[in-house]
Amino acid sequence: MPELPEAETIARGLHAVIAGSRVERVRVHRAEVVEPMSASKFRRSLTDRRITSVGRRAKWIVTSLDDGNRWVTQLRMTGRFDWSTASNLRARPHLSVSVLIQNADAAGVLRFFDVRRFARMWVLDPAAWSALDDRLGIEPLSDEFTPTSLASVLAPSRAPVRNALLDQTRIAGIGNIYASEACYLARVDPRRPAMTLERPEVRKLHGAIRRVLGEAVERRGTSFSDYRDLLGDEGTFQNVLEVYDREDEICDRCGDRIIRVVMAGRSAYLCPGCQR
DNA sequence: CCCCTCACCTGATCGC
DNA sequence: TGCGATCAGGTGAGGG
Repeated sequence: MPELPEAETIARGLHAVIAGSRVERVRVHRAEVVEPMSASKFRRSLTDRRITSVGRRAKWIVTSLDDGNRWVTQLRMTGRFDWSTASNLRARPHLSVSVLIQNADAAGVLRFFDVRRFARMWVLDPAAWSALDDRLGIEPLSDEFTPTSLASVLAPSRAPVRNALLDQTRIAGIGNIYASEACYLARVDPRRPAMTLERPEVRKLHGAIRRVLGEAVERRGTSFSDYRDLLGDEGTFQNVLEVYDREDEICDRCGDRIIRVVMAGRSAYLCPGCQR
């Protein structure tokens, strides 16, 4: 489900409610979510730890613990956190993990649900975290992401631009929605081999990626189906999508009809009238 | 090495 | 109403 903006929204929400708190109790309801860790090791690693901060890397939620380890979560398609301070929680299906959090004033329960069971959650020591971090590409909202750095990851690739943008080892955090939206904004046909983009096109694509992701963060993500934030609220970027999930609708820019094409087994959307 | 396809799961939706 | 096919925000393994 979530790409960078959704993960960022969740991470910020988590930071606001659990940073500085202590983990009182951990329950693993579905052991597969922590594999290949054992449920008991996961519980031991987290219980009694103080949470120093919550952030994001690529599409991962990264929670730093007071012993130097990191509690990391990959939401995949349908992973979802839910925060509640209510004393009696309503039971819901697909519960994977629940964590009782205690801070100075109050306690709350952080629950993690995952319908499709693709999500993963681990506690990693610094070496394991570093190995994971190293595999991931550049953060597109960081200062290091420039037209030049984008050019350097696209230039060696024969793959279509859209597929290159989805490759997390090149650029971290772009998923299916924002790959289509960024190509549209840059007027670039997503089927073009990445290496064929001219320098001005790379510059436009760089700007488009920044703008699309930045606005999506401001709008707290895209909820076209499952995605909700920590408190169950929807994002609003679905209201301003230009091409994604808009097959046969009219392009706002040129009036042509938006098409859906399948690339690397997944839908991509574009306007054949104004993307070249 | 690069890139694509498939598998992993459940649930919603659509056409017949 | 039921039933099968298709699709969904991700990504790692395996193979051409």
